[in-house]
Amino acid sequence: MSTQTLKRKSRIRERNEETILKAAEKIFSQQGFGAATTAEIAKSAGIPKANLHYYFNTKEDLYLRVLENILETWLIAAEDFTAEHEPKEALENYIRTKIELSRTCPEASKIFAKEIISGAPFLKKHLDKNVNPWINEKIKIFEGWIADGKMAPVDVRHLFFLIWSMTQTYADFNTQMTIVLEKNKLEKQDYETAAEMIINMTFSLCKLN
Amino acid sequence: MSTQTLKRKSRIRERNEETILKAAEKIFSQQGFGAATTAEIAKSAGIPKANLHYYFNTKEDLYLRVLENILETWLIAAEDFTAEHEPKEALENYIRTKIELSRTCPEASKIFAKEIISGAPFLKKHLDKNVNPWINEKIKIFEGWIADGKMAPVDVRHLFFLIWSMTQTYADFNTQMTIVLEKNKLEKQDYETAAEMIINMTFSLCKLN
DNA sequence: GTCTATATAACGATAGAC
DNA sequence: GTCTATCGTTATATAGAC
Repeated sequence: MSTQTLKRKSRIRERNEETILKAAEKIFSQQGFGAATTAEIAKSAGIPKANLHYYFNTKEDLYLRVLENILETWLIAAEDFTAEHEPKEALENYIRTKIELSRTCPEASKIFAKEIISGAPFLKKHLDKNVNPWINEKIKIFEGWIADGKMAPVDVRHLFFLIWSMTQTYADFNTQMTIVLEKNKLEKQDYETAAEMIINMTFSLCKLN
Repeated sequence: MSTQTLKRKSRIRERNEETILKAAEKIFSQQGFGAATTAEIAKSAGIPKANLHYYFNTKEDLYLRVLENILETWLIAAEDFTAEHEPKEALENYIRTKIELSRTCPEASKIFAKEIISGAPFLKKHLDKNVNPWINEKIKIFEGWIADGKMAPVDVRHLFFLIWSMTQTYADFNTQMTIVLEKNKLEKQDYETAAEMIINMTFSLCKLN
């Protein structure tokens, strides 16, 4: 392998991998790992199936790359959750960011949801190694806020379970919502209403009003 | 067809169908419709694959029967949501019932979740015909309560989206929860904590305290 | 790097002996 | 009603010409 290939992929490879990953995200979000087919992903990407296997050896490799991209996006979104903030602005900011992700990248949330519902066969190790340390760090911040009398004592882990569910449901269950709301797709106002209600409920629970 | 077979299925058929449906619920909840295989369901039920196809002609037939059973269970659980109740007891009762369903029948919730996330290919018509009339009926009850000053004016559809998400997440995402809570499975206390927090948040939003 | 053709395995479903 | 053997199809993945 030349130093060139070690330094960076060719432009063609980079562009094609991007196209395939984009198509894979769409198909995996609709079908899940097991039901998705490489033929359908290739067709959606507009390339022959053999080319897909040229860029990603196996379907599993492709799926893992898609999962990596999702987790990277989510990690960036959750960064500014530090003790320097007040709980009110930190929670409001987090909820608005999560709702915005559900609005702009529902496919990512759906892939993650299907993976977890299936028992997290690919992500179990990642959750152990990354999500648990992350949430344990956040718990310390919340405990500081609670000790300072800045918010009511709540079960922080369950608080996160509920915030995750309320924000991500606007991605995962958007099909059901469009049916109930009798519209073709959710509008920006729907996400705004959701954010306001979730923030309201969270502030009340934490006595931040 | 004899009057006997019209009246009821044979005991053998009834027992075997039950065994297969139970196994199917488990496999479909883990794999979804597309990724589940009849071979795996048959193996889980402890019968040859050919027998499964003897009792259920196609995989789709089997899946539809499983979905029917789930919807029937959920319909029964949502019955006592009438204007005769006060909003406080009606909402608390509904939330506790939904959490209890997540605790006792997580597989049912998971199958439903995967079906909706996939775009509800099998349930779209059912949601149009059944869920929409149901929720429109509930909205009238809530509007009555709001007009009577019994609760704050809230967007009832979004309120249901949030209650559904918070209660069902304790079924759908129980894998993630056991990892974060570092225990083998959720305990009754976890569901109790969840119910209390959800009821607290809902009452606050609706100003029912 | 691209693409046709194909190898190998697994899938849903059925035939037919018992 | 049960079960082995197998059909036809489709899946993942690769070989090899270009």
